[in-house]
Amino acid sequence: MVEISPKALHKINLFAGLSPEDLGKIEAVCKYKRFSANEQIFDRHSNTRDVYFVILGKVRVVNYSLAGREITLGDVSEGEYFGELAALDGQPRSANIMALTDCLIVALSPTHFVEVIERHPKVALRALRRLSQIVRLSTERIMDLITLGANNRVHADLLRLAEAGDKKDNTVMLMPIPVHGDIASRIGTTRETVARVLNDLARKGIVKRTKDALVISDMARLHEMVEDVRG
Amino acid sequence: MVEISPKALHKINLFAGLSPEDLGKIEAVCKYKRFSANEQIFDRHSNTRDVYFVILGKVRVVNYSLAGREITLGDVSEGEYFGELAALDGQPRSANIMALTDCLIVALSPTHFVEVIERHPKVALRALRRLSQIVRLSTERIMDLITLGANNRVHADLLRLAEAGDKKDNTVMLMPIPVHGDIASRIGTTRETVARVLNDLARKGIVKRTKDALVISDMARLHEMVEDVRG
DNA sequence: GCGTCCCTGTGACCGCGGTCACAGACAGAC
DNA sequence: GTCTGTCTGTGACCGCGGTCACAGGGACGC
Repeated sequence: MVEISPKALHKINLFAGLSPEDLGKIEAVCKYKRFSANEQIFDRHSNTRDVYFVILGKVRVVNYSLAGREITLGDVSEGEYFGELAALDGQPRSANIMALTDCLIVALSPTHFVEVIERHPKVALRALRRLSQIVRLSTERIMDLITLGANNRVHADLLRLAEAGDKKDNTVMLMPIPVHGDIASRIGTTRETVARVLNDLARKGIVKRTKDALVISDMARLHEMVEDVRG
Repeated sequence: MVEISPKALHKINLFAGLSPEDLGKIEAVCKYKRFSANEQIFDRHSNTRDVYFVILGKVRVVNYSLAGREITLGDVSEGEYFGELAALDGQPRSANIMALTDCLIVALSPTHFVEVIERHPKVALRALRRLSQIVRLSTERIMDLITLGANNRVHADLLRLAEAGDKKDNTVMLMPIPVHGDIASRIGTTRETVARVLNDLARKGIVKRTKDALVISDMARLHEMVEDVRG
């Protein structure tokens, strides 16, 4: 495991631009926590209100249906944070958080979090922009769920993954190969459907599976397949 | 139509607690607008960035699928506002807004909006809480879309409507009678399905349709029908 | 009255995709 | 090596619910 940096909050985007003194003041009231991969960080409906900043590692925001099906709402990477909703509105947690990797995390109490926001308008604005982004992504997901069939949602998810991948005009390499079950859990379908769709795309020459990467060799065509339906 | 109040912003919750002078300053840089029922206020993807405050009337946030299907994302009533996303992040509009009734609206430019937020931490916090609420509702919707069948989503929507209705222990009166097509547009199904489900509930004695109200006579039972599936 | 809308109700059809049940591939542990 | 666990591939089945088509039924105008 990594040593605790004395100024871990430097890495947090939300606080960019704060003076070292201000950062120090915040850090002084934070609690450090470690989690191992696959550990549950907190559960939906639980009554904690702290905001968590991810210093090292990566966590996943998930919810479960009664049937036990896991639905991925999003991932939170180094430098980002989660848990603001409960801190801001005092309601119970709206989702479960699980550590994807070993994690180093600092927790800030809701009162201190609100205090920071009140004192630093730029922080408030950054928080507002982040929530705006989440709202935009959520409504896009809602639209996709309502208007697209399962296979088109796989296409759409591939395009989103491609945004983060290694682009080269019309081809993108996704590395490591995305796990079918993960895709399924994001878009609300089954891993079987994802497998069928990917093989379909492979047969059409749009994607190719190599030893350690999924290569989308015809981004344009993939784009069309979604646009044709979604508008 | 109603006369323009010289202090229309009093009605806006976001600004509650601001001094009359502050309110006056904001009002001074606002533009008043009127819209008639069914008029389009702005469209998705358009490049305006103003925040709109609803002084009188009610508007609906909608998106359309290529097939022309209308999806209701939410309604905005008197005293609330919409259009913050674009104002905050500078992206194009994420949805269409249509006037449900004749409306009186005041528009505030993004720069002024941000200025108000920077100057008044309480306003910033209220805006953050509102976005938090939207995020919570959105993720609940996403969960429902993925884990519930169409008829269970109708049940869930009825329960939500009941929250706003005229409660009396185990029975709630919804007035006016919700239009099937509106329900369908919120939950992503068809009016036919909604009609079938409602008649099903009527046959089971859970709801009753009277001349001018939809009466849910067995809230408890309706609750169970959703909980049994959703957890 | 009658005509025009908009809303509701219901039957028939059928295709998408979830479910189940395997089989195989690959990696890591030991 | 074997054993175990996780991921992938694919066929068969079948039910939910979207689509289409049509028949009322109010409400409102004139």
